[in-house]
Amino acid sequence: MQYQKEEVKQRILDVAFAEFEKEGYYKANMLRIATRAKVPIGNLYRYFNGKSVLFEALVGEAAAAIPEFVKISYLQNAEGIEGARSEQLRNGILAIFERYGREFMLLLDRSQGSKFSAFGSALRKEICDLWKKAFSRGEEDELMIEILAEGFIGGSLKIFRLAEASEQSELLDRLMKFYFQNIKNRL
Amino acid sequence: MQYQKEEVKQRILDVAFAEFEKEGYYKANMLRIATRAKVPIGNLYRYFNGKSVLFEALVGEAAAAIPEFVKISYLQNAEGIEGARSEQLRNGILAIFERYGREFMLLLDRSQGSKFSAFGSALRKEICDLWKKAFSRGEEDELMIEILAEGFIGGSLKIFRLAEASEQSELLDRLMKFYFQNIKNRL
Amino acid sequence: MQYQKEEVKQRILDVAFAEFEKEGYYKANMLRIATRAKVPIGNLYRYFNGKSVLFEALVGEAAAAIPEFVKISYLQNAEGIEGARSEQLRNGILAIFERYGREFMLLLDRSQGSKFSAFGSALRKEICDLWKKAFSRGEEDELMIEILAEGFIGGSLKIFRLAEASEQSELLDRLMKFYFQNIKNRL
Amino acid sequence: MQYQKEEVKQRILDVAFAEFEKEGYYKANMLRIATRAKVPIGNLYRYFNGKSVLFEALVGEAAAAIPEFVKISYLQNAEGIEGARSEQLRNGILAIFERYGREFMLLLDRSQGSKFSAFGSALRKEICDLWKKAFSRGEEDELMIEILAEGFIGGSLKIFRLAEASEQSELLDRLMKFYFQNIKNRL
DNA sequence: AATGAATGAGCGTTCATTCAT
DNA sequence: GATGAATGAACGCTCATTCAT
Repeated sequence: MQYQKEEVKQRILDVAFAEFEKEGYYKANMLRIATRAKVPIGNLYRYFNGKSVLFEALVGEAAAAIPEFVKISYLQNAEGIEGARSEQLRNGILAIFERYGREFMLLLDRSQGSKFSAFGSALRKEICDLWKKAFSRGEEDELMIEILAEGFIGGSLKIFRLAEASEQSELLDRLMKFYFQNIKNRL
Repeated sequence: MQYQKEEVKQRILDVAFAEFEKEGYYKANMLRIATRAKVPIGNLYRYFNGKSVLFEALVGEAAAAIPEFVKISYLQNAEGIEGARSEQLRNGILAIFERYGREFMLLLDRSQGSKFSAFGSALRKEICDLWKKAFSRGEEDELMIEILAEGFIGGSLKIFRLAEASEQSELLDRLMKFYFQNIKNRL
Repeated sequence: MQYQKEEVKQRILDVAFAEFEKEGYYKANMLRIATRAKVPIGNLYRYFNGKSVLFEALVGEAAAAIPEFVKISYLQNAEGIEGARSEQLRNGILAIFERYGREFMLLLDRSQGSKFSAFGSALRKEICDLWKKAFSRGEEDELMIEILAEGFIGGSLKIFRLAEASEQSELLDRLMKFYFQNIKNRL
Repeated sequence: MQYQKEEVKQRILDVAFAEFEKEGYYKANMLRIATRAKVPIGNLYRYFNGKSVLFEALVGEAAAAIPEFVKISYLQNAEGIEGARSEQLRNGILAIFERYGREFMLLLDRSQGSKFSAFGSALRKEICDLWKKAFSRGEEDELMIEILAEGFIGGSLKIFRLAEASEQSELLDRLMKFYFQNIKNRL
């Protein structure tokens, strides 16, 4: 039946999410996922064609969307992240958390061994480049910018991990203020 | 016998280090380590009683020492990280990088599946607590402090990953200045 | 009901034929057959109780009939295949090709793993025995007869595989002439 | 120990040969081979890296050598297979049987599903072409030549399957005489 | 009767660890 | 003690067949 199919699929996805979160891609075990989802192993493979497919089903959309969000959030701020425009960045980050928060964590921390294993470093690099465009006054700044960008990224993620959705907006504002206020003179 | 034994042991450790760095704990392969170290696999097990033991031999000391370093570096700065005392923190961090840099990276990035997989989060938590002691004026600050601590940690690690040993000291100073200068008012 | 059932059954048989021809018995896939025949897999099993049953439905009649054809074609030629009677053999072979050509190929080349896997060797043996009855002048001839019979069989099948239906008759005549003309003196 | 290694390897090869002969490539079962060779499955894989590798170990040399033998055996007979030169062909065929007889059968009859599955048809085609070069007087002959070549190949193989090594030479001579004597007029 | 989701035995393969020599 | 062959549990995955709806 159709309704049952959807129910089973969702059960698999839920269980798989937990399994990947707990074990990481490599150690995640298809038979364990199947058992916990109360699905025979063969049936699991009817829903998702393999371990990598299952992981991609959980994470693929986020992996495609997040870099887009990032680009957009920064793009219109090239002139300057300080001031009113910075709320665009904040909203971009919030949107990512809201829509893809859990998937984001999977991509960053649990994707070793999957085809998404480079997602984190690629994203960090991209964000770094955007920071450089916005703040760098010359090569001697670049190292420091990379370092601070890393810190900003880490801080943002921590906000997601730590704070209630209702607090995230304010905390992000404070984080941005902390990093961006008069940043050029504080490099 | 003793001489050669030490030489062999060292060869195993070197090769194992490279293997764990490249593949991570889970994917690292004992037979490959033995082969590359030119040690029969049976012999490898006489030197190190298993995969986890071998990993611990590489990383155990660092895992015990690093939190100590951290504690000491911060402890005497409880009164205030700003000013002259901050060099104690900088030197502590530098000492960790110098002595345990590679092992630190193994612990943070490649320990998934080993019993050290929680090392990173535990350390972060500890550092957080130290920051709180140093900077918190009340519960309403604590969240923000955790977030900034995370950023500071990320930035520090980036310095180790990115910069030459000769530049690390200066970059750490700049990083600390960036984070600590007037921090209480910037939370 | 009866009408549609027959139509469905035929669709299954057609698709299965192609599948077995392409993949061989062992690799043939029941779900693929069902899908291509636009029949739910459960329904496929109501028409044919299993893979072996489906294969038998395609091939069983041919497997029973072909040895009969062979026996009859040769029987009345026991006195001598040369001369006018040989056309009986030719017509027998042609009749097999016409009625069971495709099934014959399935039985000979694609039946590995099925209960018909020995069909080819059994048929060869049978034909051999008929040749012996027809041509053997003593035990010293028998080996050579078996060998030539094998060649004749291979040639006949090649004719079916290679030539248009319209050419088969003439080619078979030439083949028979090649093998049978003065055969006893040429052994 | 070294001697034991060779012994085990040979045991595996022997058992595997029998398994592939009995079941064909697809149905052959690695665990069954291991069990019958009294080798744990993991150890079997230390000797042969996979099913295809095991099959290739049995059959690879033959697959490379046989086409060479065939080419050489026919090459110097291009002027005419009748007469004294035909012994070159006979000796070539005998050499294949002696050295690669069993492997040849595996390649022809049991290789479905392996990368050698096309060996038989490729070889047949090659032999056909050599026959055409030697005997064809025009396009109208070619079909018949293909058919007779098939018969000759089948007969040759039957000699290997049926006859003692000591008889093969004489039977091949008789076979060749049967096929080649005055062949052009008998097409 | 029709549907296709469910079932699970079985396959090829890997690898940490043990043990016979 | 040194060696590397032996061991077998476990994994990802397939597919003929059954069964609930």
